[in-house]
Amino acid sequence: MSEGTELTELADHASAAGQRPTRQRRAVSAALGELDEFRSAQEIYEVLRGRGERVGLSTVYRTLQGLADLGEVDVLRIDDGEARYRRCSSGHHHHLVCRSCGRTVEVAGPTVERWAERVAAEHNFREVSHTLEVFGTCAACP
Amino acid sequence: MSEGTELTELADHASAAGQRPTRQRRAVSAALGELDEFRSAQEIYEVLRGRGERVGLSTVYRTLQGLADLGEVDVLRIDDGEARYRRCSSGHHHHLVCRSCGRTVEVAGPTVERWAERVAAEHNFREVSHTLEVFGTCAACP
DNA sequence: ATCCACATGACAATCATTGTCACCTGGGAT
DNA sequence: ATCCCAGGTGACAATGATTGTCATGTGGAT
Ligand SMILES: [Mn+2]
Ligand SMILES: [Mn+2]
Ligand SMILES: [Zn+2]
Ligand SMILES: [Zn+2]
Repeated sequence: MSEGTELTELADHASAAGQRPTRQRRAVSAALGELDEFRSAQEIYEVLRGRGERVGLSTVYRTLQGLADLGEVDVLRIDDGEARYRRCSSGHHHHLVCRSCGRTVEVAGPTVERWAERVAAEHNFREVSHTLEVFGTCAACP
Repeated sequence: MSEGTELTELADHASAAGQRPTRQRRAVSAALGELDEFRSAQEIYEVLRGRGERVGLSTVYRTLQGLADLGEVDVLRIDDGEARYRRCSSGHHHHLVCRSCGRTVEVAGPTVERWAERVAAEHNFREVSHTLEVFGTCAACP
């Protein structure tokens, strides 16, 4: 949940907005489409390798970061500093993540949005943004 | 903003709870007491060096992690994955951090606490925890 | 003073992420 | 279809925070 989402160039094709639809980018994007949990660049790289796709690790990193800049994927850093990516819906939202299996639910919180704005205003902070993630053990996990 | 806070051994001395009050730990703790912003282990190490204190980098890392486990300091990971530490008040709270100068204000949000619990319950998640940080530009910054 | 579990620090090792750079390729222009 | 080149790629090196090692030091209880 950061800001970003620059609109430097108009997107003609619905899917790949802003980047050339190369074989590698399609592959990364496809992998993201099949995964429902937050995955690290390395993990996505492995998934592609195992699938026989021929993609370099550098490209996976660059593609994910590009998609993140475009707002196509969300980035999340858990306890360790490793960045994890996930294709999400476009609007502003937060996540309810299962600590055990990674299952992720997108949640909206108008209440929280207002709270953040208010508390920031009370202390005279401008250009406010925030990060909010909820963790827990999902019903399917022991 | 995580869980933790194990109580393996009783603390006799109010200040250093759980760890031997060595010269090095005192130094790290003192540095934290003077800083008001979140600082990385490396930065605290530099502060101590510049002050002439003789402390190893490994020790700074271990001490900070120990203090974090004891709940004496809060850990925050900004955009890059670098861990930053700050001595905070004991109760559960969140932070309003100036993106520019690092000035930090502790804020409480009963509203948010309830919201997090409710949204987690609605999706049948147990053992809920959450992270929430608000960023902005403080009044003193351009 | 003795003792030893815990603590320290110089140094090496990990490992995610970023930088390089020679080579490749998508796609608009001709 | 052919050219052309800005943008893309990937094998590999480099970076840098964090962690692991292990021989040596020390707090504090007896
Ligand atoms: Mn929000
Ligand atoms: Mn809270
Ligand atoms: Zn689960
Ligand atoms: Zn400021």
